[in-house]
Amino acid sequence: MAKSKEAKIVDTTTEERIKAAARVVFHKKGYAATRTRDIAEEAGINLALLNYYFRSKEKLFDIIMFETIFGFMQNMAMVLNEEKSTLEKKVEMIAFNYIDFITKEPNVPIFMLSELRNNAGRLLEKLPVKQLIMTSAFFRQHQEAVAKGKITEPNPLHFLMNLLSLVVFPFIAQPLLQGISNLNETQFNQLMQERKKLIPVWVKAMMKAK
Amino acid sequence: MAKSKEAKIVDTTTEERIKAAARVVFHKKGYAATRTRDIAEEAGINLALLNYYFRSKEKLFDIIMFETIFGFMQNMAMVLNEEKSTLEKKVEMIAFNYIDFITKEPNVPIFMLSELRNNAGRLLEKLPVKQLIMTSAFFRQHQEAVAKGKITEPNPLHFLMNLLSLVVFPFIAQPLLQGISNLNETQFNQLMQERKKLIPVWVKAMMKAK
DNA sequence: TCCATTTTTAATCAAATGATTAAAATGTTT
DNA sequence: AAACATTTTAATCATTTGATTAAAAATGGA
Repeated sequence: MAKSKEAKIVDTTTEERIKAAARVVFHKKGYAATRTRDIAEEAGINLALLNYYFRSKEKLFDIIMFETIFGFMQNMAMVLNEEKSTLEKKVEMIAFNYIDFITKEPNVPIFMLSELRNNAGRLLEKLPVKQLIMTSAFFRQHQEAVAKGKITEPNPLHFLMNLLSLVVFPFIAQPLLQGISNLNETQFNQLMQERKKLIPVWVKAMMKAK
Repeated sequence: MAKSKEAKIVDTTTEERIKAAARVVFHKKGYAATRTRDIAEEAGINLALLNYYFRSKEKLFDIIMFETIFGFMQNMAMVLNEEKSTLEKKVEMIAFNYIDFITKEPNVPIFMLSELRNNAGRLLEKLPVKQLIMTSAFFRQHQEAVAKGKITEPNPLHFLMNLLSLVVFPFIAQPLLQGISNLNETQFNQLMQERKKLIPVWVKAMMKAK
C-alpha cells in the first residue's frame, strides 16, 4: 500500500472509494442497469482500477450485496434476540430503527428484494439468518403470548410479516404513493416519522384482534 | 394483416405473441436485464420482428409497463369508488382480489415498483389514478368514520398504506421470508390465502386502536 | 395465375460494455 | 541514487446487444 497511515483523514483509499461508489450506484440502479463506467465515474477513478481491485463487476457486486443484506438483517437479528426486552419493546425498536435506517437509505429495500428474487439461494446461504430469527427470543415470546391468550394469531411468521410490511412497504411504494397523493419528499418523510409511534400501537391492536 | 379472422382460435397473432413474451420477460427480469433476444426466444420469433412490430425495446417496454400499471390500479380504483359497498367490504375486496391476483402474477408488484422508481413522473402522468383514488368513496367513507369516532387515525393515506402493505409486501419479500422460514412455494401460498380473511380483521382492529 | 402487399428471415452494423494490457507514475526499500 | 514494488493511466480487445437492411417467403386480391 503506497498510502501512509495518517496522511488522509477525510479521504479514503482507492479501494474503499470504489466500494462506496459501487454501493451508491448498485443500490440506485440494480446490478443489470449499472455500468462499470458508472461506478468508475462516481468514484472518480480510472475504469481499469475497478478490475485491478475487484477482478470483475460480479465479484464487486457480490461484496456489496452481502454487506447490504448483512447490514439490514444484523440490526433485526440483534433486536429480535434480546432476552431482556419485552415483545412490545421489540416492536417499537424495529419500527424506530428501520424507519430511520430506510429514510437514510431509501433504495436498500427494493434493491435487496429485487436482487434476491434472482439469486435467493446463492445469496442467503452465506448468512445464518434462519437460525437467528426462527429461534429468537422474539418468536419464543410470541409463542408465550399466544399460550397466555394475549395474541390470537398463532403463527409468528404472520406477526413478523405484518410488522415488516407496515414498516418497509411504504418506502418501497413511495413513488406510487407520492404519485397519488401529491406529497413532496419532506412531507412523505414526515408521514414515515409519524409511523414510528403509530405502528407499535397498530401491531398491538392487530394481534389482539379476532 | 395477412391473417384471416377465424383461422387461429388457439394461436394468436405474431404481434400478440411478442407482447405476451415481453410481458413475461420484463416482469421477471426488469427492463435493464432483459435482452431483446430473450423476448424473441420466449416468443419463438425472429429478432427483427420485434423491431418490425414495435420499433424499439423501449417502445415495447412502455406498452407493457403502461398495461401493467393500469391493470394493477384499475381493480383498486373500481373497488375504492364503489358507492354502495361499506368501507369494511372494500377492505375485504382489496385483500381478496389482490392476494389472488399477485399469487397468479407474483412478479408484478416488484417489477412495477422497481421501474417506477426510475421513471415515476413519465409513467404515472398518463394515468389519472390521482383523481380516482384521492376523491374515491373509500376516502370519503374513511373521513365519515373518523368523524363518527369509529376510526382513530385521521389520515386516509395511512389507512391505504397499511392495507396495501399487509397485502402486497409479503409477496415482495417472498424470497427472504422463504429463506428464513423454510417454507416451500405451496406452503407460502397457503399462508397468503390465510391472509385473505386475516387482513380485514387486522385492519379493522388497527383502525380502532389508540 | 399473376401481382402487390405484408410478413418473415438471415446477415450485418454500430455502439455499448466488461475486461485486459503495456506503459507510466508513484511510492518503498536498500 | 538505484532497484524494486505498487498503483494508475490510456489504449485496445472481444463480446454483447439493440437495431437495420435487403432478400425471401407467405398471403390476399384481381
